[in-house]
Amino acid sequence: MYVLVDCNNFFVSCERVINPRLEGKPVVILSNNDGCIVARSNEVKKLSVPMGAPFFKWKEYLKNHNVRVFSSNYLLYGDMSRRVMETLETCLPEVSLYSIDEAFSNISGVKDIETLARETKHIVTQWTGIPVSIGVGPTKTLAKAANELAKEHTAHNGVVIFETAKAAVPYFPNIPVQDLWGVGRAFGEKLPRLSIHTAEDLLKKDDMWIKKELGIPGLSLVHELRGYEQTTMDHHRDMRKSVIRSRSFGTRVTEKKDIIDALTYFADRAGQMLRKEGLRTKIIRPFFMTSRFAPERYYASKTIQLEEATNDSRILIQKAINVGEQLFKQGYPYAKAGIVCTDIVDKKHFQQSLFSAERSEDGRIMKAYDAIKKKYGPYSINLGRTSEEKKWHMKRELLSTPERKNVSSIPVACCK
DNA sequence: TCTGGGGTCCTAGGACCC
DNA sequence: TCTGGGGTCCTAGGACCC
Repeated sequence: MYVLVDCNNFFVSCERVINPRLEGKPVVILSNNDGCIVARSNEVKKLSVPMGAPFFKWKEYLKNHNVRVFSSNYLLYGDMSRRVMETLETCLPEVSLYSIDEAFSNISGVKDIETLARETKHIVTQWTGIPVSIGVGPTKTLAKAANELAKEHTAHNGVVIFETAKAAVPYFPNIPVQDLWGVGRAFGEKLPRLSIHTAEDLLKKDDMWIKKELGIPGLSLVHELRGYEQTTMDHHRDMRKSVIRSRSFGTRVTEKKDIIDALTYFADRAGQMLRKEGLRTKIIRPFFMTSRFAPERYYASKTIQLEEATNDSRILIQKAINVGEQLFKQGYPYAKAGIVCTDIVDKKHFQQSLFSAERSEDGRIMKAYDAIKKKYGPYSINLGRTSEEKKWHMKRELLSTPERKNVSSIPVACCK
């Protein structure tokens, strides 16, 4: 039996914890670069502003409806997330994080599920100020569906429990397929064309048909809704498989030196991340590209197999710069750059080759580099040529609080 | 003018081998 | 004249998630 605890309108709720005057007001939070709308308060959802909508298209509309707009502040959300997860661990057994605002718990064996769920909801809201919804079901997908219902219908007071898979069946005619976990935009558009509109319609189809139309992930989804647990839905991961560092630019970039500068920055960031987690990468793919909405698109990338696994920023930077030098073409307005590291190995499994080019002092240099950044700030020291003025730096014009503000010093307004 | 970032998994198609 | 077929590996792209 699984519990899924999901924070309601998480980013908006975080902003409300530090500014209670936003309570009851329409609020949206924007993605990096103030590009898309990634969180909406209930008041905004009622105005039919879609999730993921480009901000510039809705700016006027939001203004006319007095919607408060904020850039995302991940330092704040990360801190609030930690508080919520720590609280959950005091309420529930075997808590596993699923995302910044969701966690599963395995409650097999618990007798009084209803009381446990209601108490958890109450305690989290009281201790952290973040409202949550709770769904319970015999599989994760059913818990997720229960959670959706809990969120949508106020009559449930934020908690829906499916004791068995059978108990969920009466709800299926009223669940649109698009609301199911695993049905995204593409399948959400395709299924209605095949006369599948609700969860009930989908469950009437046989396995062969599902597999053909939705592939293996679709089959797992349907099995889980029928109450059969699928290991593929088990999202707890032993080790990450990739590291990506990339960003859209604040403005379009046309010059080679700026592309090289950005690639240098992201390669360094990826190296920092790998070192922080004690990992190394063996395959990297630096890339830079025009906007996907540009009339003439150019996507430049190259997969590079490294001679040996590394987390040395200097090596990653050198390779990334080479790609920039080789693939840069004059005349395109570039919108984004980054680096993807795959084939990740951890310290334990890393065997240095006998003919390794890595010298013993290399690790110490990187360690010192990380230590200086930690002590004196991320801009205190840099590798390679990084221009003073970063033209491509992202836009965040609507931050609620200065990002450096220490969040743990912010009192929680909702504790009574 | 302005359309996120960081992940995972699956699939289709090409290259290559026997 | 008359084009094999199956397995594997790799990569790019597409689907999904939050």
